[in-house]
Amino acid sequence: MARIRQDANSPQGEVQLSERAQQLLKTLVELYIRDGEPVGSRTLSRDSGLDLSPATVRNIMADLEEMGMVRSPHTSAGRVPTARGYRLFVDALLTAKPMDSPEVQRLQREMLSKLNDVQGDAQALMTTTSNLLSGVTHMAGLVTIPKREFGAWRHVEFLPLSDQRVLAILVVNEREVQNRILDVDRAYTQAELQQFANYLNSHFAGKDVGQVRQQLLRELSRTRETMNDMMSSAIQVAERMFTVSESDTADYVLAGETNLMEFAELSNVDKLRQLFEAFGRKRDILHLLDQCVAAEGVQIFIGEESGYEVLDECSVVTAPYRVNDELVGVLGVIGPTRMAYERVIPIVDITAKLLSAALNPRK
Amino acid sequence: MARIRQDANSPQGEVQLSERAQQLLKTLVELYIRDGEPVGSRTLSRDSGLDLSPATVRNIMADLEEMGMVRSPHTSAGRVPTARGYRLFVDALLTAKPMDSPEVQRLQREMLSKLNDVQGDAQALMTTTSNLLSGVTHMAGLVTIPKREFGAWRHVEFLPLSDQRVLAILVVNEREVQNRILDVDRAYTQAELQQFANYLNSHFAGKDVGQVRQQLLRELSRTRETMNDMMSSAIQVAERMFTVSESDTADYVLAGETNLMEFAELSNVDKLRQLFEAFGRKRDILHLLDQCVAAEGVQIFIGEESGYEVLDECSVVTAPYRVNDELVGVLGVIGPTRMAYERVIPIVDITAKLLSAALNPRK
DNA sequence: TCTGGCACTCACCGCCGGAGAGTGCCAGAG
DNA sequence: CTCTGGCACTCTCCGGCGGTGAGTGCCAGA
Repeated sequence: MARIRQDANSPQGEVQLSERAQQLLKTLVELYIRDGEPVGSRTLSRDSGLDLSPATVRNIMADLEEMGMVRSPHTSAGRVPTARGYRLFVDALLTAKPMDSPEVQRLQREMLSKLNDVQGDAQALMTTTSNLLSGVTHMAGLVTIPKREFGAWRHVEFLPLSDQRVLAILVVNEREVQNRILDVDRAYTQAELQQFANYLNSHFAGKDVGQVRQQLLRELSRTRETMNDMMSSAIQVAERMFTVSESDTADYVLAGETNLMEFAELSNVDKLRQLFEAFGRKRDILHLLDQCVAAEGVQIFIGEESGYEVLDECSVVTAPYRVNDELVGVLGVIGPTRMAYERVIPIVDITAKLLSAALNPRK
Repeated sequence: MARIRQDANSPQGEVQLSERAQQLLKTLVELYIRDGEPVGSRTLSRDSGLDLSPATVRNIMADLEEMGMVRSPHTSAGRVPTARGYRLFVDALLTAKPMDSPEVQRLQREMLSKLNDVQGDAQALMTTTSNLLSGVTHMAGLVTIPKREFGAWRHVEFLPLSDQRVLAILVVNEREVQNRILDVDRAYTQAELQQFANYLNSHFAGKDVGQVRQQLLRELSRTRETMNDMMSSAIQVAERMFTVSESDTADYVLAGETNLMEFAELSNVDKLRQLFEAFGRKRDILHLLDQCVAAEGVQIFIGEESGYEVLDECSVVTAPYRVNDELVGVLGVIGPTRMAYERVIPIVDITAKLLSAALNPRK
């Protein structure tokens, strides 16, 4: 019988954890994810591939419990992974599904075809992506709508409103229309505003909105002398258009929330209610997602790690997507901590890449 | 002891129902709505104000059961109203709360103040109203977004897209921006479109969009000879703007769905899930609401009456709201069949009136 | 250091029996 | 003919009981 060397004490975890223990934890998490039931020493000894007796397994389980990797719901009920256990599993033990597995390829094909259907309309793109994520994972899909505009400047139009307010309408990317009410320094006439719009359109049409924005900021700080009054005013008004007001908060598209209802760990109506209320409030969820825009790749929050009580029994898997090499938004899924990470992670990863591709001007 | 005359056989119900029976049904429904528990003959004899012995009550209950007004969950469990029972109660037995009760007045004040906050922005108005309905009834609030445009024509703008498509941007009511992609009969140049827009704006600015629409239809049928080519083309393009495409389906604003989670009759996670999925699908709900736009006043669907299985245990109370004396949308609440109708009905009624008032141009 | 053995602890299930609520029916009173 | 009190019956709910099965912790021996 081949015995695995024990106590290898390899330097991969913060706490020393024998190779055997890691292997057992891995099997335990896998079994628990598959069946959703506490795993006993007997099963573990049979399925771990380690050829250890249940008694030995029990000893190791006691260690793992002490380290906070697993816990037992009650005295005689086998073990269940804790958030820490999942964390170690995800970080070090996961057998990642190769990105080119048939399933992922199928997903990729499906996504490309769906995304093509709505080519150009960013909003529809996000909705479709969210639906796709939820459909393919059977959990809740999530795509943030970027605060920062991107795409090609097409046309701007200003309309004077009462007082010192102007309605600005910006067409981006051939079909997306954004509008915003600006408070300006003085009342402008229709003719003046028309002039501004003409000036801006002739200067910026076709350019990337992000770049336009930066250019506007630069122009603003430039000395007034180098340009005439009209230009200066026009730039001032246009700049207003890009300053994010507190009212237009970030937002996200959620899909398939109802999928979450069928998970046993959320069958508690009260927990469910709190979760759905959090979805409706949006604030907490957005705050969590904001943290993920910074990170490069897939980000995972397991259970209590998120810091939000409502997400106690949930995990969030996210990946940022980019437009013009700039990270502008996040997508991901929300599901029970007991989810098939090795399947979900590549799905989220590739979806983010596909969405990035679909959003980029020339792909 | 004053005895109420029996078997009055007054001609108010389709089925003959003695006054006593009606009184008992009324008390039963009231008690059940209050406590949520099956009502027994003992309680009923005590609380009906009729001075009947429990045994007599039992006889009458047997009659009511035969008529399908009540049913007993099991042999020894008192009676519960059926949809038919609620229906009779709502139609004939309800002690309506006077519209000027302090509570309704308080609501009225609260609404007026909230609605003032968002004056002008129709979308925000609907959201606020929906929230208000859900907040005040502790159920789910619902406001449809009218398909038909209304308000004052402010400004239109056309932008040529690739192929024979035009992006139309219509500003209504000083701040609402609607945009739509039109398929037109041939490719127009930027200059042509500009001309169209100028023509239309000069003709229609300030007019009611509904009227503009009708006028456009009239002009279209007029012989071409009476106007020049440009005008004719402009009108043709503008008319396209108002033809509702299948893609821009009607929509509604839902608020406080999570309130529904705490009703015992919906604690069944599976039912809950189906209900929430129906909310997300929108189609069924919209179809139901469509039927209510026609009706003048408050409309009520009780349980299975709606015809949608997911609403089996729910009632929907709606009232249409109007703009310029035209019924354009519906608002209402969704809650368990066991809801305080006498409270909810006036609330929905008055909310519809207030929203109508807030939406009308000069109020 | 690993293992088999053993006592122990729980959750789960079905069963039972009593309490309580409410019913249906019947016979008698008004 | 209607109403009422009485009575037997039904059904739910609840707590207690004991058996079963799964799994544990610990200990002594290989």
